[in-house]
Amino acid sequence: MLDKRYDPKKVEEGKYETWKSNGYFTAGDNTKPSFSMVIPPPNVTGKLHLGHVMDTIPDDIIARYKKMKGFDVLWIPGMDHAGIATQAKVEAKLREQGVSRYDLGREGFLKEAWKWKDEYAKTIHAQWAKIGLSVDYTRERFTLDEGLNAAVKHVFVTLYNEGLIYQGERIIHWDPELRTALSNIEVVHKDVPGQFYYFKYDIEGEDDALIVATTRPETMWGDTAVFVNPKDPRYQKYIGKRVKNPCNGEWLPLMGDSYVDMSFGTGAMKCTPAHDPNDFALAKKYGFPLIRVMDETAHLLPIAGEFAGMDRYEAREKLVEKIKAEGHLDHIETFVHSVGFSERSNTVVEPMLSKQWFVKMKPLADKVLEMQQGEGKVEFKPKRFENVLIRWMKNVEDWCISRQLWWGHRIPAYYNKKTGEILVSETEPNMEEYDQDEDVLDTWFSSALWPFATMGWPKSTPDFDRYFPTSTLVTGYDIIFFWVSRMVFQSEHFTGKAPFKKVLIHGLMRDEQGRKMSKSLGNGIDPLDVIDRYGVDALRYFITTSSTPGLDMRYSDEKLQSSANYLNKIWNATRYVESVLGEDFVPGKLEKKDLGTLERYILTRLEKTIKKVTTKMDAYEFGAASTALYDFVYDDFCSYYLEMSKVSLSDPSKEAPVKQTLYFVAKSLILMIFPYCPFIGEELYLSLPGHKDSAMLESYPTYDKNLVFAHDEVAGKTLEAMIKDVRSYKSASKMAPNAPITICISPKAPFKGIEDYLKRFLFAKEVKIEKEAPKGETFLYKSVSMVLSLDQSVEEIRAGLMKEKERLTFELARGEKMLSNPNFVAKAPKEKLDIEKAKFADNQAKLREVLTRLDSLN
RNA sequence: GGGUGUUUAGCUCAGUGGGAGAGCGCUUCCUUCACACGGAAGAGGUCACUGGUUCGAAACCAGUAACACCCACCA
Repeated sequence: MLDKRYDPKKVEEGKYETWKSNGYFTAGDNTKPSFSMVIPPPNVTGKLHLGHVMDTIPDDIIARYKKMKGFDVLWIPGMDHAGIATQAKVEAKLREQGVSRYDLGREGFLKEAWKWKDEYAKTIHAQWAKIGLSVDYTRERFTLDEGLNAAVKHVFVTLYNEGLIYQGERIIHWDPELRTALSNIEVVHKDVPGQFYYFKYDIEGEDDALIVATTRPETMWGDTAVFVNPKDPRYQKYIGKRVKNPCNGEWLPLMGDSYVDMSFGTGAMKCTPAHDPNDFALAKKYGFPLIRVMDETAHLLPIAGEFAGMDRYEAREKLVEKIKAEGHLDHIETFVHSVGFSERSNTVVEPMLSKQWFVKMKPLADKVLEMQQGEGKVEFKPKRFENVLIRWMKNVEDWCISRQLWWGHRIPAYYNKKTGEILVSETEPNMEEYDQDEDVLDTWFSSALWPFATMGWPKSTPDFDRYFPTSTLVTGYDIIFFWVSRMVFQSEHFTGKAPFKKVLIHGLMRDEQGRKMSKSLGNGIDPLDVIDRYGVDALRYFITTSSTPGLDMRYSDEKLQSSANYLNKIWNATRYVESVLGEDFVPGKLEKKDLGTLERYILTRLEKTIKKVTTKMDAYEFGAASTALYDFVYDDFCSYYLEMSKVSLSDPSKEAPVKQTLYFVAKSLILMIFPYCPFIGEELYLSLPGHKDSAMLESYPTYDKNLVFAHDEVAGKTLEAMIKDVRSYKSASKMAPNAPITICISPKAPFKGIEDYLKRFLFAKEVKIEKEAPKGETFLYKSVSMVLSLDQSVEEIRAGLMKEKERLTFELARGEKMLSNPNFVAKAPKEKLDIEKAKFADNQAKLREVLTRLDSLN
């Protein structure tokens, strides 16, 4: 017997270990159709947060559902080495011990990083177990394992040989704290208040000075020219003269170029080719030298003279002071401008000239765009996110893939020690003759290969043949650019196929006030805390059911509580069923002929629910699926059938079919909730008689039209309505709920034996079934009426009937309006027309009944 | 500058061409043997606004407003 209360902690204990050790998570049954997914690999940077939970719980629900639907489900788990993020964490840890990565050297540092990885992998495993992920551990991978490394090398070398990877000197985003290059999308732009410095540049041979505005005084040593728009009447006359750089007194050419926006600042712009991408482009055009001013830590180089060695901000401040002292500062304006921050270190990135490796994106992106036009396209849910991908692919820039880090896949490029000649190769050359490139690859370079490299690619393996492409990917909209887009183009290029057929995009979890969760706000929520308070099943239920795909959701204690309450409801309903079934119950077949009206009613409702839930599950609409089940559980089962069954069971002749029905319904709903809430689902399933070893071995309930009884459904609904009407009536008339009444049903009861139910639930002294009902408070249903005898005066009865007449008249007017509209009759679908016609006829009959009764009062 | 999303009950959100829904909160009543983490009965809404399409619009289209997000630019 189950306990009186659902205790999540007790229920969760031990189940995961049992599933895992029994091999329920392991794929490989070739007799079944395959269904495959890969986990979005969490970073080995720390504990799981709600973001991972949001990625993986829908995955798990899909995996468990598909398994119960008869698929051979492969769900590959794994983790991401997360290059920059992890290296930053390991460095921070070392720093606490007073050690820098340079003290340890490459080898020593990597040893530390692997230790870190092993430690956090343990934590992540424990958390996967905690939230119940049914992943296939026999196939677990890591983005930095040998197989992935081989795949990465193969991809790099192939793209290089195809001319799609190249080395180039360009302006890139530089993180001066982590001392590495970044790709465009690793830079987060934020609007911040800043200063706009207006400096006076003396003009050669003129008394006049040119005012040039800049936000970056500290780069002025790298200036090679000053530009104005050639159409600018203010400055036209000076073009071709020289102006004096107030930072070091050097003469710079004043040039005209239409790039300059006359309305911005003073309309005069300094050109710093090595520290600004636009200036770099101008420098290329005019053949200016590229003068670097800062080193890799954003400290000034010797070119800055007395300022050399200063940090960029200190230098800015000191330089402005100096220029001001020399009388060349015009004024300073404060304004808000957009500044790029490193996604990982949150320091201001420095646009810097640097030699890096790039992926030539245009040809790869074009192929993706072409693929999305055809049959093999990736289908997004919600659809609109496909446009996010397409727009990005259309405007994509070359991808800077080299990182000046140690933790990652080292670039398979080798330089001949003598000749300097480059060799790009999957196999290592004689290292006495060669030096390997020091850099590693962007972490997303390996993540991009995840769906196929985890299956053994580039080797042709049985797993790859059977499970690739994967069926579905679940991820957040915030990493479409980072991950989804890159998987798509790499997969298209190397396998000729999209890596997954569908992508289910979810939103982000926000805090209860609707704010983004962030470290700086300290409003992050630890999933383990939530699990501790409400249980993991409530968390799983909340996360997948109280949001719409693609939209952000708010964390809500209230909703977690109500999820837990729902599970408690199912728990107690099951408990009731078991108490009814008793020890010696044996599950049997439901025999149509034995089933009473109410059994047929609840089975009909159940089958309709199964149909709806299945449709919604297949469409990955978990909110809608769960609502359908929820309504069934509360309204049809617990509030109605379960209560009615108490009456039925007092009749020994009904006992057997009622028990079979209760068992069948309870088992079905437990199996339907199971993919969402596997812990309580398993506990309840195992507490039922005649169970298998696990709910994981069961099939998902399937719609059975032999258990749909339209007529009995109507009869059951009529009884339900009768009870509700009388209760409402009593409440509205200030009668006690248990006030005794007499009920008369005419001309014919909706089903045999209805008296017992009415007596029990309405406190009726007597229920009469007669051709002609007496005068009294009247309720009308389809082909039957119910009259309460309440010792009412004629006036009261008349008032009740008048109210009903008024209502019916209104209804008839509505129907009349519709049905007499020739356009409606001609254009509305036939079903709708039939419904309205039937309703109209029904209301007419009811009105006649009311009028007859009113007549008889006189 | 370009794009996307949101706007529905006091709050948080579902719904999506055919009579406005849920959870929580609120009112009244109920410890009756599955559950007080409960039950019963209620109150509460010009579905942001303006036009249009349609027999019929909360839903489709166009526009407006507010809020949020993404991308690009910013000397």
